[in-house]
Amino acid sequence: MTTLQPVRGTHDLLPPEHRKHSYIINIARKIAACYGFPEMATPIMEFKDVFKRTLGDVSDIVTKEMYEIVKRGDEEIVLRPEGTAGIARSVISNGLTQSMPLKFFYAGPMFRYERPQKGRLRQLHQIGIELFGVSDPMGDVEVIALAFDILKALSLSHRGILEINTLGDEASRTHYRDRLLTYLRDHETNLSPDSQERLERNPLRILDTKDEGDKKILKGAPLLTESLNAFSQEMFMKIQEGLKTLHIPFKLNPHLVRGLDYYCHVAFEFTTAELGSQGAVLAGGRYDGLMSTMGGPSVPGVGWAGGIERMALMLMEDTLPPLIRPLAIIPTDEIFDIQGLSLAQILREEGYVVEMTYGGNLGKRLKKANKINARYALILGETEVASHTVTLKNLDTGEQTQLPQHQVSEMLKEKGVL
RNA sequence: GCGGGUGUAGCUCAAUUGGUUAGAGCGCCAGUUUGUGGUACUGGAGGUCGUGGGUUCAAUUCCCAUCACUCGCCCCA
Repeated sequence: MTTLQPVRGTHDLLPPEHRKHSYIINIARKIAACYGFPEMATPIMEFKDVFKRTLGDVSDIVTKEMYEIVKRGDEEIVLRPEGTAGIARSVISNGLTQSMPLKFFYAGPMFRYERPQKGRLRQLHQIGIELFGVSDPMGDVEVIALAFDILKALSLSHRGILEINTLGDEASRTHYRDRLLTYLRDHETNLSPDSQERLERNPLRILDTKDEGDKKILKGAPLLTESLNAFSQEMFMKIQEGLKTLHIPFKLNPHLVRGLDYYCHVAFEFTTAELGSQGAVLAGGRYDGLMSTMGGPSVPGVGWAGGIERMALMLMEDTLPPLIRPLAIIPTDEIFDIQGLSLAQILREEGYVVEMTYGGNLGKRLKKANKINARYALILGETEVASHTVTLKNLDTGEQTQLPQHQVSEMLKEKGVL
């Protein structure tokens, strides 16, 4: 059945919205470049295995949210639900692990079959960065600093809070998982149904439950920090010290857990209260086990992804660069349209934003010029064309002067238009 | 996937216990103004009342289904 609606959970990016998306991406790209993270892009389609083996067999993303593309032979191809696994795959495919470290910035669409809400779409757009080959905690600090710089540049950093936690290395996490499980099993019947299910699938997830009853039970639960071995603890301490030195405000949240399986050590999340239940704007962590899980060499990694739609929802209009007010070319009659286009061509070559007006008399066209918020109108009528002049009208003040066409650019420069 | 709310013009919203031609503001188009826009005044266009079915003499209104959006949960950026 055909319908004129867009597919559920997808959105048209009309110019006003697209402008926000581009702005966010451009700012992020620029700041990433300052940190030495060049942009790359991987295909939107990947083999299902790329995500299945890395994200964890129990995560919702893998078990029920992937868009599978019609099978061709034995190939199982999916629309990517996130960016990191594809980039890790690319690093291995291209043999890039020869020279470390590797740094990447990316931006693009991701696809998840979720129930749509504001700030939660089936086609969502993310920016992200990945750093491979640095196990030093200063790598984590730099990656977080990069994220914070972007949020700051978008005037968002004070509108939420950066929370961090550590999951520890694998030994620490396994140890903690067992202790937590033992504790929670004693309280199993009092847990919420959701959490009872998580007990089997992903017990650590119970830590950031929203259920009040669960929260009470968790007050008596063992803390992850107590299970950390010395190495994991030291790593986390260094990250905190690094963030303090760089004046990046953060809050420790021992209940912060990442959903995807490949994370270890530091986990961080920038959350806001402004977006309702979709509060996570940017999140990431360290994923030292990812590359080897995929069958590549054992290479440590750390990175994050940020939701462009969520940032766009928070973005204030006045942080966007102002729209450039165009010059409007106004022939007083259609017979002078071609002269108008010639003048437009010359001015555009010099970098002016010039819009041609079509149809109607002078009054009509001025009205149109007004509607596109033109700053100046360049009027070309019989007298102007005959004398190779143009009437330059300031649409804010109404002032106008007639001058030779070859002097227009100079005059506009004097007035600070370019 | 679970539970709630909403759907009327391009946008924001009205419409009495179910009743005859579904309204307003903004926006859009045109005119007052055939070489001067913004303001003002006047006029005009624009609606399968989300969609499909049911009840009824009669449905935008009541019932069911469905789609979309939305809030919370789940999940996650």
